[in-house]
Amino acid sequence: MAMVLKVRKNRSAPPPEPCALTECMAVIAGAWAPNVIWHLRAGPRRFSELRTDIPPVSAKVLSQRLKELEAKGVLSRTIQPTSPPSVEYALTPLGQGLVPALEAIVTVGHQLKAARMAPARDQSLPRLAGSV
Amino acid sequence: MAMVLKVRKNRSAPPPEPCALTECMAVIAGAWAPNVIWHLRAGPRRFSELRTDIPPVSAKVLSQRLKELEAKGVLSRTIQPTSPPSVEYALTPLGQGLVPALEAIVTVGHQLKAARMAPARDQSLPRLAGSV
DNA sequence: CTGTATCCTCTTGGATACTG
DNA sequence: CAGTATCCAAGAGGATACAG
Repeated sequence: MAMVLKVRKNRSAPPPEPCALTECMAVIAGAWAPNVIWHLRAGPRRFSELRTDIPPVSAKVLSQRLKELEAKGVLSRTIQPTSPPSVEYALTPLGQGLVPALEAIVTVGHQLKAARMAPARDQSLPRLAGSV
Repeated sequence: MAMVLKVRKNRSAPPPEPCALTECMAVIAGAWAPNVIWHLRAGPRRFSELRTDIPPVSAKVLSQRLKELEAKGVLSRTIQPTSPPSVEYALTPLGQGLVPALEAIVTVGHQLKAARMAPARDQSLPRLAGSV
């Protein structure tokens, strides 16, 4: 009688890289950090531009996020010596590495929206195993 | 010394899909939701298994997240009619769509870790535009 | 085993006013 | 324009005890 043990193929699923997951999630966590990175992906933006890009964000929070993202090495802050002083924020190479991940997230976002449009044919009662 | 003017090509950067971004971020936001999905990617897991997969999560929060993720259509909850009743959680097709995004995030996580190891050669003083 | 209930703390984020 | 300071509200999450 071989195979008694069952394979339970993935029952002991390996936690391959949950650490790296958390590492990145810490950067894109929160309501605004992902939006900031997203709006910087095409090129540098100024503080006030970001504010109009993402209207509902408050100045305080935007300032906080930008400071944190800079500290994490994701974006750079450059002071433009113009008459009314302006400041440009841009993704660093490290920050640009986040763009593909955000694009993947956006892709899933579309799937989620589509799924909400067609929530159809899906029993929503407690299911017993085996009931189809 | 050409290239003084630069094009400022993307000064009016388009906000293509910030909405989809937020849509997906709402699903993978928080400290535990991404980990739950990650540990389900290889196959169904039971409540207690997820607890040991992700030790620091409390029962209350794990329960809350599972309920929310189920409500969002990302995972399914199936009661196994075994002697000590057990419950299996599994990704729905919609939830499986999140896996590539999480993989992209994990990839960036590695880059971030590597970058922290070698934070070297990087001036950290306020920079004026033009100073290299 | 699979949760729920209560209580508590910390962080995120908004509103408003103010500074350089 | 580019923030900072202060105050406040809401939610996430932890600990513990308890329930089906």
